[in-house]
Amino acid sequence: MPEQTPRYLSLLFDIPLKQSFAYLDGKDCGGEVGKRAVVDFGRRQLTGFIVSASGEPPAGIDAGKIKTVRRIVDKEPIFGDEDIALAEWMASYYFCSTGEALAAMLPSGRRASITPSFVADDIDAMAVSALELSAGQRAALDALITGAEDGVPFYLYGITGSGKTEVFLRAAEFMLDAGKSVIYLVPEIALSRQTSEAIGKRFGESAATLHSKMTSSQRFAEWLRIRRGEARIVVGPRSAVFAPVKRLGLIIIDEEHDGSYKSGSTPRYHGRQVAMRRCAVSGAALVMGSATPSAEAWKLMADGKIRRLELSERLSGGSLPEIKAVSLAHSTGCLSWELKQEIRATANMGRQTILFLNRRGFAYFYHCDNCGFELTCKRCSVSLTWHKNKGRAVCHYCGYEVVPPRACPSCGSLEAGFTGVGTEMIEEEARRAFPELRIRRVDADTAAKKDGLAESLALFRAGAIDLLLGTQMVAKGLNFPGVRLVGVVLADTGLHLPDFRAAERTFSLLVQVAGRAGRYFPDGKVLVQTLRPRDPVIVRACALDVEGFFEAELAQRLELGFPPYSRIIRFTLRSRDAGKASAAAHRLFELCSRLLPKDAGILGPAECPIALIAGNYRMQLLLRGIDMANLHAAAGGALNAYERGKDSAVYLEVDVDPVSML
DNA sequence: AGCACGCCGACT
DNA sequence: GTCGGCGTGCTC
Repeated sequence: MPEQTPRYLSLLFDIPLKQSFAYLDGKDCGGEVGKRAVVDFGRRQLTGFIVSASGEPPAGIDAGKIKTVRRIVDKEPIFGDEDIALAEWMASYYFCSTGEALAAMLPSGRRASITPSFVADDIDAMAVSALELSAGQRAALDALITGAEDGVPFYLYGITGSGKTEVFLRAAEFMLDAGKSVIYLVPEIALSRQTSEAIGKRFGESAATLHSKMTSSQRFAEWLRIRRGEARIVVGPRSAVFAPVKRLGLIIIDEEHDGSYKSGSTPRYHGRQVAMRRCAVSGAALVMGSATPSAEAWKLMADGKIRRLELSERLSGGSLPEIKAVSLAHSTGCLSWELKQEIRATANMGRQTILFLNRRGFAYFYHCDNCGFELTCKRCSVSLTWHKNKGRAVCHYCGYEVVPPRACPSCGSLEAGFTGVGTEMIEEEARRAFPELRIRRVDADTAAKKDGLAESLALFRAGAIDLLLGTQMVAKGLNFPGVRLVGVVLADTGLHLPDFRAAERTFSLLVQVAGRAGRYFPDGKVLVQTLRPRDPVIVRACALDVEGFFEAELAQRLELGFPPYSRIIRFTLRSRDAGKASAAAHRLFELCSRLLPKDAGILGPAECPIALIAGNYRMQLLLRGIDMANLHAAAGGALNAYERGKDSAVYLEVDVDPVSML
């Protein structure tokens, strides 16, 4: 096939520019669609993605302006037409450039996320042994296999310990045996060396892991194995949804409700959405699973758009632990009398306790009892957190630190200081109450130290620690046999965040904790401390009443017109200058209101719940409508019009289907 | 997104 | 008098 060598290459870059740029292929460079090229771009050098090639020079550009490629990076193309098509779909859906989308899809991709390394893991969930399936598991697997081809996604809904993982793995095996490939998505936090090792043991050489903590060359090596077809089952977080597998047969989304499937930076894609798209395009099956589905998934199941497969029995047959809400309303400290009693009783049995604190929210802040003054960050409007070992109050958003004033800066009262609940404070209180117990605290600070978390968990597993204290990351300790008691220190910290998903998240967290606790120590106890023991969300969480929760929650969402009964596109405008941010938001509002369809409306413009982050004032505008296609078109039109009269010093960010609204 | 050019404030 | 702020324009 003597094909004429194309001369002109069309490149896309990982910058927020929608247009492509033309370059001449160098002599013997071998520029080809799907390869990367290093080129001079303005005064800098960039790596671009070659998305088309032609013998003809592109129209409308001075031929003299066209520069020549410096070098071609790849020997073989690293993406194909279907990858470009997916990137284009992402670009149009998420309002990013195609180049940004491509960059997000590739292994060395964009800057790796800054997550602390998680080491310990739910190993036995990935058990190597092929156990006999229960009747429920068998039925679910059969349904999955028989319905795999008909394009309707599945949802494996069942409490922790009901054996979802084994069903996923069997479905994966089935696909591999049929010569297809499988992508297995897990939440960021669940990913670890142990997970990959367990998968590796089960699937051998055909397994690949794309770990966010791997070096980019390691990741690239795994990625190449996948692209060459050597690895046919891929385990990884959100970005693994782009794994370049051949003959995709199945995508599994474990813990579907998890927020880490939604990207927090451009392109702000949702792994579940991309998975649906990929499956639809390639005819692959999609199966998700969780004990606490997202409200979106719950409604899709209710509407029959997703097939629900329920695993109702616990495999081990163990009964659930007692889950009890304990009022903190009139306790002096942050550990109630009842919780202390149970900690003591547990220790007397020679067993272990885990205390959970979801530190999100405003649980811990400088407060004046006299005038109500609160100490907040000067640059961000959030409360500062007291760090005892530093002797300073720290802003969790921008890192600002200050020595907190002895007296209230506003009224001079001495009745001012830090109140609320923080891990350090609980540690101190626990040490005071139980000087004889071996207590260990784990949080982002201690886990940041190399292997800090791993070491703590190893000690805990070995029984060298009686009480483990920390945020969600100590959930990994729940599968240790010595644990009897789990205490949630303050369940409702997340409940009052200005976010319509606050209840859903709180509920989900509590049920996950309780469910996992019950799985591993059915004789155990879960105590949930709360300021509002009668709150329906808390009550239903303690009763593990998922149906009841969603019945109430969905009714409320319907009434308020929030997802899943509507779709949202969020515009965030930020500027050093509050007036400019506000003016821009109002201008965008006008543009939107002109273009919006009948079934849609605008919330705002309003300050973001966190109005100030690192010196930037933030305004938001929420477009809300029933039909995403119409809403999307209106948003696109408004964006185009907005860009034409661009405001200086105002940055606009678009989030389609936002998950976090802070 | 960067990076440079370009025109207005407090400082070696 | 300069260093340096960031507004704006451009990138084949």
